Amino acid sequence: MPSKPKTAPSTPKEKSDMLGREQLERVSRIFKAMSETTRLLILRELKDGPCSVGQLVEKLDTSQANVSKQLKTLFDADLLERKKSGNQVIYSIREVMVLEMCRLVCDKLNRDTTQSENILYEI
Amino acid sequence: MPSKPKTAPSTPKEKSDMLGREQLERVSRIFKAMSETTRLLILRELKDGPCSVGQLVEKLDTSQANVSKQLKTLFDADLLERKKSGNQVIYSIREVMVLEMCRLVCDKLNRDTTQSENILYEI
DNA sequence: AATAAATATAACTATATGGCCATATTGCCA
DNA sequence: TGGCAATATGGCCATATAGTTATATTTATT
Repeated sequence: MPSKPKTAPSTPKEKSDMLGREQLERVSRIFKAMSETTRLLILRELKDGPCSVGQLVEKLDTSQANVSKQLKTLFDADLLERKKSGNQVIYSIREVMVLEMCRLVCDKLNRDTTQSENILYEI
Repeated sequence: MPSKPKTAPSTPKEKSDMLGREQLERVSRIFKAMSETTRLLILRELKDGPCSVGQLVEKLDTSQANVSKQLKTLFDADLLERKKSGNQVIYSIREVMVLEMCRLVCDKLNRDTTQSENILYEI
């Protein structure tokens, strides 16, 4: 009988392990990608349509290197699409989910905001 | 004439400043709160109903101090409700939004997952 | 090929934070 | 009041990462 290796029972399949570490981290990576202000600003610009890195740099008041880095974070989280166009690289939003998430959060903050504050949350 | 201090024109209201720093950080804080695996595990437990700190510690395989700390992060992001019950403190999910966000992310990951992988993302 | 423009990467600093241990606080009960 | 149980907090360390400067890489143009 081919002994199915009894080695380590590894993860005893507790409830808190129903999603493996790796899967859990994939969820976490998406939230993390959307959790920094610079990246949120990038997403806001991309909401209006595809953008080259240079265009984003113009609008975002931070260095080109930083924009490139943050774009990579978003891209690695699978939230952006990238295509080369001659000299430049054009980024765009791949997942509508991104906008839906922003919508959920902004709606919540708008609910919590008194009218006298006169703030409209919108990414 | 009481000179309204001409100090700094402060923020020149560029497009990338339509949401003030403070508001943008409020959005960011919510995503950040949901971007760590331990806190996601806490949310998953709370999804089934309110829980005391001690109950969470039992289920979560980390220290009581850490659970308390992560609960504070979630609470400060306004995602949890807290009520004292005698000796203990009971936490529960305040914002349905939290579950909707998890749903969006999990749906996306499930779409990206081939059936052969046999994984079901679900927080 | 040489130069210039657009983007990416590397090295670094400063800061933030997850997790641990020890301790403080709070509330209950004898 | 003293003691116990549940929770919160402070100090610490190790790691992660946003942002910067400098440089490498890629592509177009002459």
